[in-house]
Amino acid sequence: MEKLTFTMENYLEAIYELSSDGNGARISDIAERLSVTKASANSAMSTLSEKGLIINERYKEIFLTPSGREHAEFTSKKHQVIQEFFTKILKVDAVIANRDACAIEHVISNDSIYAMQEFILTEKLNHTTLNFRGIHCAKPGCHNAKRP
Amino acid sequence: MEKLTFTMENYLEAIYELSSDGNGARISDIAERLSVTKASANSAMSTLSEKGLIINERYKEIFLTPSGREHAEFTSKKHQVIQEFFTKILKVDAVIANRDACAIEHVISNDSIYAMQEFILTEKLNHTTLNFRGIHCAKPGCHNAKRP
DNA sequence: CATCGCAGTTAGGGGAATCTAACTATATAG
DNA sequence: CTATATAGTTAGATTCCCCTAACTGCGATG
Repeated sequence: MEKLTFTMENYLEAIYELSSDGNGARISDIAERLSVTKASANSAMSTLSEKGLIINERYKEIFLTPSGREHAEFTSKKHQVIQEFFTKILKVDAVIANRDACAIEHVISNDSIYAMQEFILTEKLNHTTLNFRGIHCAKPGCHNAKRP
Repeated sequence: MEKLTFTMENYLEAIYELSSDGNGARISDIAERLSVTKASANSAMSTLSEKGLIINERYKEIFLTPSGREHAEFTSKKHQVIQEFFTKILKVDAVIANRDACAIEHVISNDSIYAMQEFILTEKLNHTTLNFRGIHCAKPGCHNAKRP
């Protein structure tokens, strides 16, 4: 997978999220989502196009290539894991968790993402087990926890 | 507190960690620690100096101002919390946790840092309580957990 | 079918951070 | 005390990403 700057990773992710099946993304929407001008978004498209991550015909909608989609999906997945970890485990506000995820997704290691994912899974299992046995779970973040 | 780029935050942190009581930091050491050239480090010093975060006399050691120290301490503290959370709670390898902390410290919200800190504290309390009662703690990361 | 508005494009410029290469200052070893 | 190594500085170029301003293409509406 091609190495990308954080900025380009963000553009790619935006295209991914703005494309619905069959339809591509539009420059204006990408620019708005990332809070940059159309000129900036447009110039970023050239970069992504050169790297073979998107198909960008003049005045047409923008489509991801398979390679671009793969990359975008990976980034998006990382975002999702961080978001879930921060809200469900750390009990951070959803809006803030989203902002943090948006930044952290570009710099965090695969190992740490994997660890977060595992942690979430284990947490869920423990809930089930403990509740089934009728025991109060004292884990931070457990809905069945005893609170003062 | 003055708003800084991530890069400048890193320089400031490096100076903080390279200064031992009474002694300042040297350009060469800063450059080496951040894996940049002396020229780059030197030019960064002008920026930090203009912002009143360091004292930088030509050919002399570099010292933090109170404001610079405050900023550096805050960044360093964030680093420390992330590092501890990733290693102790998520069980991520120390070297990787350190790399991740180095990047995340510049982008994470205060809310999330606070949540991590709280989580670590709660975790410790639960250990003590559960162990005192002679109950097996099943939390991931608990040294007394039953493992298959 | 002319035109008007919006989407997209291009040109040009600026700031941040990096580099190399060449320079100057400082300090130490003989 | 001089020679030389090491530390620090400066100049100039490059890359990345952003901006504004001005332009072009396209399509809907009268």
